[in-house]
Amino acid sequence: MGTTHLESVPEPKYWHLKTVLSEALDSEFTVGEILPNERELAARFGVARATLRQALEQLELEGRLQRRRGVGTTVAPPRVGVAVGTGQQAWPGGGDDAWRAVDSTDAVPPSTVATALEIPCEQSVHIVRRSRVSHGQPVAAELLYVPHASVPDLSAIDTANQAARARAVLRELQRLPLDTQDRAVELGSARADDAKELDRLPGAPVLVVTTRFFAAGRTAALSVATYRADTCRLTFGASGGVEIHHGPERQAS
Amino acid sequence: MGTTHLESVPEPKYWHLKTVLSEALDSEFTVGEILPNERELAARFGVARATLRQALEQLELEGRLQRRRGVGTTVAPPRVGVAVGTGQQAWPGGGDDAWRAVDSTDAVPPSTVATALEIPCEQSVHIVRRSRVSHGQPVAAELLYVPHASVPDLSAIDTANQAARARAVLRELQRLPLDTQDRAVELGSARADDAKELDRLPGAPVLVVTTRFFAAGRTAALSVATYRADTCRLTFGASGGVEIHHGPERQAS
DNA sequence: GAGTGGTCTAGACCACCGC
DNA sequence: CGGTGGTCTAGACCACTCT
Repeated sequence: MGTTHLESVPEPKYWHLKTVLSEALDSEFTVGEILPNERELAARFGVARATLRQALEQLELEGRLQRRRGVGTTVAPPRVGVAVGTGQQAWPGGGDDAWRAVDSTDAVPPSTVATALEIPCEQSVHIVRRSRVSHGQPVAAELLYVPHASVPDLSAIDTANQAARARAVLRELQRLPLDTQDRAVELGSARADDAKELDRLPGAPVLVVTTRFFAAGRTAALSVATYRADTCRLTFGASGGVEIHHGPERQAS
Repeated sequence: MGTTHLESVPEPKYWHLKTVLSEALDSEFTVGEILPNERELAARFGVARATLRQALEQLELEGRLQRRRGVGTTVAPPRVGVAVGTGQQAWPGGGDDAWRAVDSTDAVPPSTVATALEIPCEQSVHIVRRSRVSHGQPVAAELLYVPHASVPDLSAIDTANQAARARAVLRELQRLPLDTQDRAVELGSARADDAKELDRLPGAPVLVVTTRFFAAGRTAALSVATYRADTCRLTFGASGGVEIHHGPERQAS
C-alpha cells in the first residue's frame, strides 16, 4: 500500500521548529547576535507567523532567546546563577545582601499575606520594596511585609525620604533574634508593576520566592520576591550552582 | 472634548480577560468545577478564541486552571507544597524519600551533565530514573546520573530487572560519606518523555531542580528533577511552606 | 460520534524603538 | 519615519476522551 504511516504520532510543527531553531542557535549563532525578524523567519520555514512565534516563545521561556519590541530577537546569554539561600539563616538587609532598598510604605497587605503573617485582615504593615541587580541587569523585585510589632522602636521616621525609611525598617529588623525561616519557590506571572521593574512585559514568567522569617515565636516578616524566569537560575547552598541544560542533547537509550 | 482619554495605556484584551476570569474563579466557581468550553467563553466575552486562550494559558501557568484535551477546563486546587530540601543534606533514596525508583540504564550522559560531573565526554554513567507522586498525582520525574566510580562495588547486577538495578545503585550510593550538596532551580519546558510521565503535553512548563552531590572531593552524583510548574510549589526548609498568592489583590498604595 | 482542547493559517492593526 | 515584536481576528482541521 505504500503508505507506511511514517509518523503515526506527527509532532506539532512548532515543536519541530523549536528543535531546528535550537540546534541552529547552538551551531550558527553567537550570544547577542540578532536573528532575522519573525516575518522573515516564518517565510523561510514556510509556516504562519503565529506558529513561528509559538516556537520562539518556548525558546524564550527556556532562556535561549530574548525578544524586545521595536528591537528584535537576540540570542540570550546563559542564565545567571542567582544565590537565594546561603545555607545559614539571615535577615534581609544584612551585610552581604545583594538587594537595594527602594522605598517603604505603610499599607494593608493582601489577605493571603495577612494570613501568613498571622495578623488580622485590614491591619496595615510596613511594606518595603527592594530590587536586585546582577550583571547590570535587574533580576528581581521584592515586597517585604513587616508587621509593626516586629519593629516597635521604629519612630519619628522621615516620611519624605522613602529610601531612608526602608533602610530604617531593615535596620530595626536586624535587632530581632532570628529563629528560623522557610522558603517556597513557584512559577508565576509578573504583575504590571513588577514587570516594569524587571524590564519585561506584564505576564512575563517569573519565579516567585516566598520567605517566612520567624522570631520570638511569631512570623516576624514575609518576603515575596519575583525573579525573571527567563534570565535567572536560582541557586541554593554554598557554591555558585550548576551549569546544566539545553545543549546538544544525547538521549539516554 | 468629551474624549478624556480614559485609557491612554489601554491594557491588552487578554490581560483584562485574565483579570475578569480570575475574579470569577474566586467568587463563582469551586475547585474541580468545569468551565464552559473555549468556544462558548470566547463568544460570551466577545473575543476570538485565540485571545481567550491566551488568558486561559496564563491562568493555567499560574496554577489556577487545569486544561485537558478531550475533557475540558477545570478549576485547579491550590498548588501542593512539595518538600525539596529538608535543610540537612542527604543522599537520594534515603529512608524518608518521597521518590520511587523506576529503572536504571548505563549510557553516555549529555555533555553538560558530563561537565558537571567532571568526567570525560563519551564516558557512560548509571542513569537512574525516579518518579515522585503527591496526593495521587505525578509531580516530578528525575534523572540521577551516577558515575561508575561512585559505586565501585556494584557488581553482578540483574540487568533484566531494571527497578532492582536502580535500587541497587541507590543503595551503594548511601555507603559513600556525603560531603556537601548544592541545588539550583530554573524554569524549563518538559521534554517529550518527561511530559508523558507527568501527564502533560510536551513543552509544558516545569521547574528543573538540579542537585550536585559531593563526596570524597568529587562530584559523586547529579540529579536533574523536573517538577510540574502548574501544580507544584517547591518548599525548602523545615516546615511545609507558605500559602501565598493569587487571591483578591489589594495593591499597596 | 459528539465534544473538548491543541494546532495552524493568513491576514490586520497597534505599541514601541531607533534613526 | 520604517522596522520590530505584541495583539487580535475568524476561520479550519486535528487529536483526544468519553459515552
